[in-house]
Amino acid sequence: MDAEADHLHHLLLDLVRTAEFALMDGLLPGRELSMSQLLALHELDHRPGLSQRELAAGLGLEKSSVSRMVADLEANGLVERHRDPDNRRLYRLAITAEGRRLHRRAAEVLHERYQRWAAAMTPGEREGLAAGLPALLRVMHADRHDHG
Amino acid sequence: MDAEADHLHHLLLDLVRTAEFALMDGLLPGRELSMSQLLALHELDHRPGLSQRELAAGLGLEKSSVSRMVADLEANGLVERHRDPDNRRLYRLAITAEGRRLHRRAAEVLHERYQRWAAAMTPGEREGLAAGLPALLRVMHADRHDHG
DNA sequence: CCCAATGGTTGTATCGTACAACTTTCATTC
DNA sequence: GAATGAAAGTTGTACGATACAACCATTGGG
Repeated sequence: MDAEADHLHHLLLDLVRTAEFALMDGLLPGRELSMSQLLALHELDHRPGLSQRELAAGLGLEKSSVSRMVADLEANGLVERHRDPDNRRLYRLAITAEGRRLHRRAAEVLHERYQRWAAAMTPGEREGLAAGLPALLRVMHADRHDHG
Repeated sequence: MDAEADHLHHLLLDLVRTAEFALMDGLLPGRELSMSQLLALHELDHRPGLSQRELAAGLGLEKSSVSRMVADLEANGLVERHRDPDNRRLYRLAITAEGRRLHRRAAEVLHERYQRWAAAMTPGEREGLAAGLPALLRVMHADRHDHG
């Protein structure tokens, strides 16, 4: 079980490092987008009208980080910020057409990538991953809410 | 399939962010270790006598980054560096007893954590993950060697 | 009206990393 | 055996992503 723990240890750490490269590397050639920025676009594509505070909560980032990140996205024409007329303290964030186009492109590239990976797996592995990966995320999220 | 691509997109990005927190957060209280440092300890625990260049290759880091990181580990008594007598250009890196102890502790904490997660999954999800996760890593690594 | 709370911004610091230039050591070749 | 070039490592410097703290602007309740 010592060996088992060690193997797991390796697997999980390796996952984080490798996955980050595998996903972000060469995604969207010509556009430099950080992972957080991509996640922000994803969030805003799904839930338009978020405030920066809400976005920060969704991304697990500090509001000051989000402030700068969103300013950058806005400067690049990917999101828009409009003060809420009913409460001029906060912004209502919206993804632009350009931002949506970019987000869609990223999703497609990732999809192609995943299909390339899936082709190198056995059907059992593919199915296992399809069941196990969402489950892992589910429990990690739950755990984070309970503890940390 | 657009929805499918979008879902996948979300899943994979979420994985990287969430996993990093889930793994590193609160691991080894009292000791501040970065993920790369932990991976270095893991590597050196398994393959003692690595040079910094080899370690850099294993971690996917630049040699200058490894130079500083290993110097830091050495200053904290977790690894030792001895010039190879047969080739005094390179170091032979070795994990210390303290480093090994720490590495083992990290593995144990991760193992406990994983068991907590596993307890919140169905048997099918657990088995799926056990088959799918190593497969995913395998193909991502292979892909990285093939392409960029 | 004032005051506390809320949303956002700005100043500053840190960490992990890369790249480029450099030093030391070694190997090859003439 | 001296010169040249490659290899391992170090150091200077820069950058990106982040956090924290202090601040400004707006709001709503006593």
